[in-house]
Amino acid sequence: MSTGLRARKKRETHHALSGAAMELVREHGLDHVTVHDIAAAADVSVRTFFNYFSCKEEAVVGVDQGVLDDLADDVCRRPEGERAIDTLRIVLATEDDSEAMVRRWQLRNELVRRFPALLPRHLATTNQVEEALAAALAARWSLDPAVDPRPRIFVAAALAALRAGLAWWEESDRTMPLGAVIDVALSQLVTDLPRSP
Amino acid sequence: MSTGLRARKKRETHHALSGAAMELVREHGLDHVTVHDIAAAADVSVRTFFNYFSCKEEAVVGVDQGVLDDLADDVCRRPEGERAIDTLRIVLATEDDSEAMVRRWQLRNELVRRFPALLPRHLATTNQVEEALAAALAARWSLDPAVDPRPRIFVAAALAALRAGLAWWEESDRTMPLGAVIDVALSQLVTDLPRSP
DNA sequence: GGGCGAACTGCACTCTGTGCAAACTTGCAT
DNA sequence: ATGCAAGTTTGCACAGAGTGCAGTTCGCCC
Repeated sequence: MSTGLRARKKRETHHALSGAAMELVREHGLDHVTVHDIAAAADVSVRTFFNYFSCKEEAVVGVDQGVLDDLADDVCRRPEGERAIDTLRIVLATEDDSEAMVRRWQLRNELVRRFPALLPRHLATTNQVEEALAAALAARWSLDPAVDPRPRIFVAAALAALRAGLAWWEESDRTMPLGAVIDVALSQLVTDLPRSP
Repeated sequence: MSTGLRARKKRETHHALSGAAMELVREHGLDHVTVHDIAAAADVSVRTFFNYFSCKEEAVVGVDQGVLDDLADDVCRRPEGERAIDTLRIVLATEDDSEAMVRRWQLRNELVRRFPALLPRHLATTNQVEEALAAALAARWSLDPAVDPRPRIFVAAALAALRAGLAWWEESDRTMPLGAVIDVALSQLVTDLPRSP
């Protein structure tokens, strides 16, 4: 995994570009920031920007393939016999533990709320995460994802619960630890709604 | 709802534009079709195209607000005490019953598979449908969607199951009736995966 | 039939996104 | 060290995307 100078520089440029994109959009608004601005802030040419991202939105809300690979590795390293829901809970909770990660994640959510034009690309990112997790779970549980739809369904439901729980947390006083929020959200997975009163 | 000539023409133009977009993209590929081509095929100016859609992709995989309203109305008209999963099953199965609708839906799926650049906008459409259904279910069940995450989770899980089931059906010999596929997919909603063997 | 508001259109302009070829940097073997 | 191969950056040219504006057309309603 990249002890070379070349790979390190590439990661740095990627990080600088997405960081500059998020910061500039936060400060000036999505359509008052051009690709030219972002490239200038990261000190590369516009052409180089498009070597890393296919558009402005992807620089703001995209996800690096390396993160997806890490998630999949974490899932595959969980012990035999663990319940899938516990695997997800632990993997997702430990992924977002660093202070910088949490702040970056919060900023991204704020930007998606403020600028709905980011939503399509943001959902594509979410979808990539779901696919990666579903594939890893299927492999860990020795299921064929081409035939058995349950990993896909399970991950979609779990991440939907997670999204709902985290959205609630953002609007609350934010005193509850994030790990607890994840626990509560995943424990509320239901197969049906209660009858009307 | 719009017996007037003005409203009818608007719907016709919308339909002509999205139809032309789908057909042209199917035939020539996503990036060999320009907005100019689509507008010409629907016999309007390019400027008018952008009065209806914000970009090429939205013309291909977008959803009209009227369809979302119809879905919500259908949900609200279901009888008291029906299980939410049955409500979804019936509403979704009857929505797609017409021959033209099924073909349009299949063509859209084929295009998303062939042209991944359509995926972000397609997921945004799916998300709109989920939001509409979740809001309608919450209203029908007298739940507050701002507080109670269950409708959102339930709909997300159900539509994920549905997507998985329909993807399987598309790759099968397509002899099973679509209604049955929907039944099977929704009945496979699970709260966890089986332990590994 | 006449006015009002909504929709359509052309035009000008900026920004997006890509192909290409030349320059430059890194990795590696000699 | 040196030189070659592979990967990366950059400028340039160009087609297409998307928007604001002003003028025109057309359905709607009195």
